[in-house]
Amino acid sequence: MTARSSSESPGRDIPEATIARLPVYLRALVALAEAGTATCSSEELALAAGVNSAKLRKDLSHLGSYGTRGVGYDVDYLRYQIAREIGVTQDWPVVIVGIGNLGHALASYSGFRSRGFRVVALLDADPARRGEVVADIAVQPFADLERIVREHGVAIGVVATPAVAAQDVADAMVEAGISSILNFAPSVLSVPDGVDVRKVDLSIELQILAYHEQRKASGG
Amino acid sequence: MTARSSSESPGRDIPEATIARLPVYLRALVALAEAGTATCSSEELALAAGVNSAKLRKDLSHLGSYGTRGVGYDVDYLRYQIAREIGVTQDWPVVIVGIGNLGHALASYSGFRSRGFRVVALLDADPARRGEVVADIAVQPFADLERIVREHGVAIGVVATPAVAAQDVADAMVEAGISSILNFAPSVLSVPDGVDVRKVDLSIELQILAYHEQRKASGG
DNA sequence: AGGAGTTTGTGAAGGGGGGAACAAACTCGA
DNA sequence: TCGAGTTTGTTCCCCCCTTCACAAACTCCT
Repeated sequence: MTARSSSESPGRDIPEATIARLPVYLRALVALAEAGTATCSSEELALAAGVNSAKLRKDLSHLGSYGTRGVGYDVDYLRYQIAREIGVTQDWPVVIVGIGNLGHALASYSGFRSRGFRVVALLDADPARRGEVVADIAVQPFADLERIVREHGVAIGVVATPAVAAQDVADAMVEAGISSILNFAPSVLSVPDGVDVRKVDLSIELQILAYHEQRKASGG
Repeated sequence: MTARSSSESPGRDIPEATIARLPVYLRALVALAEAGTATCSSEELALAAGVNSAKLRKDLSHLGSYGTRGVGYDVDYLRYQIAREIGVTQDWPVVIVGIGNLGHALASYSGFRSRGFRVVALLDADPARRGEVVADIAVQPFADLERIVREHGVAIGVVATPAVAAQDVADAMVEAGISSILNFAPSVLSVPDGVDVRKVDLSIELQILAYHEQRKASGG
């Protein structure tokens, strides 16, 4: 609330486009570290991340000056700084609602665990699924959402239900105290201010590809 | 190649940002049509699609003048026009490579079929999966990719393999004639010019949410 | 026929992001 | 210590996109 010196920390307002790329850089740095690389230039890291090196340097400059001119970036150090900036130096508890085909896949996805997230509960409204165990986690009734959120301090919820149920699930999540939602259902969620929603729509991605494909075919 | 009159068709160069929203509008229009709505204003449609109404009107204006001032848009007509523009008035054959947890979910996802895509083959390099049937489709060996692409005229491929295999799969897809790839593997694909790649990375989406969540918690 | 009300399509302004280019800063070798 | 080579951090410029605001065009009612 109080005005802060803008130079206190270099990146008090990191552009959204930069934030979306930080996880990509982090992934590339992990790969470099595992390959035994101790230092890398912006050119190398940019290549591994699939971006322009000038863009990479500008992105990193928003976090601070973590490189050394004439040398490059220390892989482990930069990796830690980015992880800290994103907030994945410690695990975030996550709940997944809707244990259909997609919910199963998400629950079993090892990438969450290794990148700072821990699935603490699987919920489904269908009583027939109760007791089913997926990836060592038992499916619990949707009605237990609020208790689980409270007990585990969950802030992030994943919606993997059919479209018709998605808004109700989101409402219940917000009510329970969740303030970030990742939505896989093909529907637009409306949530109060202060709640973030990101959507992943599989068929939309394909449709975008189809548009360009159609253009190619017709000699455009 | 030959120069065309720019007024022949209003939108010979539709902005990328607009293209990414057209599928959202299409989905909203389908929902409106199913609800029995014959006509809608830009305001209504924008609400259903979760965007600003001015943005919606500008987006649609790139396709042509399909609305009527003082009235609004004819739902069925606009729906057809958008579907035609995207290129989903007829089905696109699609192959999915990598039938793990995610591949299973994608193969079973009914949204593809209902939105202009038809999964014609499931491929996996693991011989143990051969013959397995998912969503009425038998899993075939990865080596059959080129034959299948040729026989079905496949232009779009989905990569649902682990990260280490993704680049090899993409290379084989390009070699087989595929020119649009949807990549679910957490890795950067390099492909020749003329091939489109879109990526969906589940953990990146969560990390972006985590960043904002961290900011909320620390009173930023 | 004409005016009031409604809604589309578009022009203009402002903000954000991408990329080239360069100065600052570091290493290395003599 | 000094110069050559390397690489970062930053500035500048341009383009795309978003949003506001309004004229054009349509309907409906009198």
